[in-house]
Amino acid sequence: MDKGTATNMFESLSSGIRLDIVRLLVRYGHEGLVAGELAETLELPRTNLSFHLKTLTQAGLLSVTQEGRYQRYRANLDAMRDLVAYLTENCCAAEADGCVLPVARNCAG
Amino acid sequence: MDKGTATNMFESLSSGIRLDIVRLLVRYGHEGLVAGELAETLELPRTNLSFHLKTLTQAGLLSVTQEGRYQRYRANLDAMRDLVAYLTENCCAAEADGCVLPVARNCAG
DNA sequence: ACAATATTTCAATCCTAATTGAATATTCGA
DNA sequence: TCGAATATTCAATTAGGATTGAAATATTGT
Repeated sequence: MDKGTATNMFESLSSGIRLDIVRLLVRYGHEGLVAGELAETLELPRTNLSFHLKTLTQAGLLSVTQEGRYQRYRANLDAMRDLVAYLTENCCAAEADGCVLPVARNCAG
Repeated sequence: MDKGTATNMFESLSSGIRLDIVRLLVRYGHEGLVAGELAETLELPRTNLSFHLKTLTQAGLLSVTQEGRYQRYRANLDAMRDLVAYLTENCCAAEADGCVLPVARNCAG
């Protein structure tokens, strides 16, 4: 992952609303949610939600597919993993210094 | 880690300059660097650097100690690990869905 | 074609971040 | 104490993100 991609993703995750969107979509996995469901769940005006969804999608953190007149959004788990890897590699590469990261578990919850 | 802390950290890492600062300081480990060394290495005006250092320190990603008239900055590796853990837990908790995160290595590399 | 639904784009406003030079502490060495 | 060095704070400007309602786009069902 290049630096620009990483900073775009970090910027996307720097908004509480967008972090909520991502966490919600991650919980829904491959099923995802359509825009209207997201707006209802998060109690956001549609235009505002649309703005944040666009930001997240452009950053690569979400994917979107059209289903008739609905837009279904899904979290991009590959991107998440890449971002975690980037953070691990670039921000924890010092001389041993007690730098032991937590081992990732499987995601059964 | 609470959501506000996480979003503050993500916002800090959303600037290319600040990401450079963090990566540089991580490489210097416990030794860290004083502000002047950072400014020279990154070729930044002192006031601008000071601004970004303050942002990073307030977000908890850096620590700073005074050494005479110098200010020595160090990356806060604990905070980095916490942020990676937050991202792993909150953004990779779906139903199995191929959600296998890379296992964190030791940081000798 | 028409009306209804779902979502985005547009335009305007507000708020906050980024950048810079000048001024202000604070510390060190002579 | 005085001058030099280090770094931050302040004030001003510029740029970009956040939010909202109205308008536009696209799809469905009749």
